[in-house]
Amino acid sequence: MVRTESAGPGRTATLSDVAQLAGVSIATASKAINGRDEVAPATRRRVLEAAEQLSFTPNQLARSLLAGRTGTVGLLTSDLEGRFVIPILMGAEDAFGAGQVNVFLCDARGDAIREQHHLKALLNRRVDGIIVVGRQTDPRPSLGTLPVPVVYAYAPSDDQNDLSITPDNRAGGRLAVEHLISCGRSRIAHISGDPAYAAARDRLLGVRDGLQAAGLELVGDAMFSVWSEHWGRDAAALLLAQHPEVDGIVCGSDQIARGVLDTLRDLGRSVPEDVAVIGYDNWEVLATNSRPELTSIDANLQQLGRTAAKRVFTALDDEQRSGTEYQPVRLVIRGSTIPRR
Amino acid sequence: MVRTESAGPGRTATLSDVAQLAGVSIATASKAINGRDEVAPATRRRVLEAAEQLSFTPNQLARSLLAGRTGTVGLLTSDLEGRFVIPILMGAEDAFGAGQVNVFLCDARGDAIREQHHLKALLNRRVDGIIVVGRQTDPRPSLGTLPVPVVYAYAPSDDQNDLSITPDNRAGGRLAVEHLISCGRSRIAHISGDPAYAAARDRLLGVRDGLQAAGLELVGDAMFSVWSEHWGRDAAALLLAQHPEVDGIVCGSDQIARGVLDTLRDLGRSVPEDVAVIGYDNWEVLATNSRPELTSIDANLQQLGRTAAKRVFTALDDEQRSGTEYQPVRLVIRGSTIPRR
DNA sequence: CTGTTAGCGCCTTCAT
DNA sequence: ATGAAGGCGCTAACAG
Repeated sequence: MVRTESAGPGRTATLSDVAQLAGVSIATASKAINGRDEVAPATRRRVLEAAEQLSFTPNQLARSLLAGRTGTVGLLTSDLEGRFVIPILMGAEDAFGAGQVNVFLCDARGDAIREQHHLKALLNRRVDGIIVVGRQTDPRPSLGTLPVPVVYAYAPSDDQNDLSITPDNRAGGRLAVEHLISCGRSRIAHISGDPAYAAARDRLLGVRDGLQAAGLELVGDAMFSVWSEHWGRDAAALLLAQHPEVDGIVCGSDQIARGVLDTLRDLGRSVPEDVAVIGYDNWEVLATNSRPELTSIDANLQQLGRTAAKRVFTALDDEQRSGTEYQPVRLVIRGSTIPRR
Repeated sequence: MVRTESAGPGRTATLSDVAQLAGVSIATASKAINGRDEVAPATRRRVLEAAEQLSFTPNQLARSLLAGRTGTVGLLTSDLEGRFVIPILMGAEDAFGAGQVNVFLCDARGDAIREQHHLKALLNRRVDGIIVVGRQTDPRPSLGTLPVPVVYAYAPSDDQNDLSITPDNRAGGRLAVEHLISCGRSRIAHISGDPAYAAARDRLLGVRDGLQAAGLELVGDAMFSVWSEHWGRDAAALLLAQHPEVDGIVCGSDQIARGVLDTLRDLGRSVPEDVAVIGYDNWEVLATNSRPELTSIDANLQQLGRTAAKRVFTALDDEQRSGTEYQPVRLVIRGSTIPRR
């Protein structure tokens, strides 16, 4: 059986039940339970005992109705894999202390109509704010002006009047190349994914920044196609054929990097001794299982979630910010750039 | 700026505002908006126009308070990766038509205390039901008797009075081995993960079922260690050294299978011609990027989510079921068992 | 210190 | 066909 409370009065206890059992008025019971200090210690004890006995839990709906705030947030996403949204959810939960806030997670599956439905449902439920999570860093359509604060996470809004928080891909590209340089590499190539993605273009900009600062140039042209291991394998083969002197490769994603590692292995190049390789995203299941394990750039998604959540709740009192905020990224070093001892 | 409704009366419109603007009573406005038929057509039109003009949206909190049902469900998980919970969430959303139900997603991070906090919060918010999602198929502690229906998904409850829905791992193991046999293999080995997991043990049982039905025996002992590519690589090397005649390998996870593929490649065995390999979980990012692509067993998680959601809502009228329900799994054939043409 | 009163926004009898 | 009144469960004024 799907277990449901059987014992006791079918209905869940209300404050009125507690008050009656404790022999006080509803108002007094309320005060006792909420820790207000205008209650005699003895009375408070009686009320709390009664509440315990009836396993009373205050009805948040009623409280919210009265307070005008619900302590809920909507997370509107189209990230089918959950790769981005889960860390962001965790960050958001963190940001609101323990259990003060609950999150409605809605998956729009890339469908604008479904997104509108969900949006309407969230507003009807009077969420205190909304976080919109995209799966790419390309700007997405704004939801426009709503009666509650909205923050765009990962995918920024295309409207500069909105507040967006997105990882700093350009800084990430630069960080990657700087790391390779610090590992003594100077003949560095770049293999990335679909150039239609802002992520691909921004990371390349960062790579160029880093090279230029060191007085270096990219080996060959930046290589773009799709975000897959297959492409990583093919691209690496092509690269090695054309530029056998390459000693460092910045990859646009961990998937691509894994493909690159495979090809290097097939061609008998040792990593990191002959060629150092760095990925992007720090997707653990990929990065920690490759041979050797993959150095990568981590977008700090959980931190991003925390920031987004804070912005939602400080939206009103805060001086009203807007525009796109770039979140710092982080280098995670593993064996594909530094030899293991 | 975090955009908030600026124009109009700061407050969001209520039914009373609509009634006033339309020049009718609140009761009439309510009837008009909810499509009750005791309203004159002309009146209804006026009310709807007023509602539109004020962009009125009925406050679900108030409705829920009155109705005693909220149209919300809690999804309580400890699946940090989101690998299981996201498909289950999608299935649940599907099961409740468009936007009728919203889901609170709570991540307990494997911490019992945090789980209790979240549980309490969900009950305070008067969710209509709770789905508990685990990340392994081992039985987990029951939440006990609650005032709302609870369904355990993926990880079953350890209490047979609860209703649990979990994938049929034994059938999956059997399905895998039957597929290899149908591909003409007869010298089949099994490399799996941590034997402390019920998933590992159940899948092995299924493998033995399938072999026995065909009058075959496992090549060597079933090999257990951890759920990683590293182990898959090591185990395959060991297996091939001891039993070079092996022509089919059932792996306990896609990660292990990828490791196995790597080693087979290193040893010059071609897949699937010399050795056919099958994984488990159908984790797309792993299965579709390997060389060759990986045949795998899919647990139909989205379907599992749909079922769980239905059970939550049919819990009361339905004849009260209980116990563990095993959900069928599915074979996804790719190049690691059937040669590409 | 305790109880009474008045709502939060909505829906539902029940008169009119 | 319309409106007045009561109440869902709770909290925040006020009286007492």
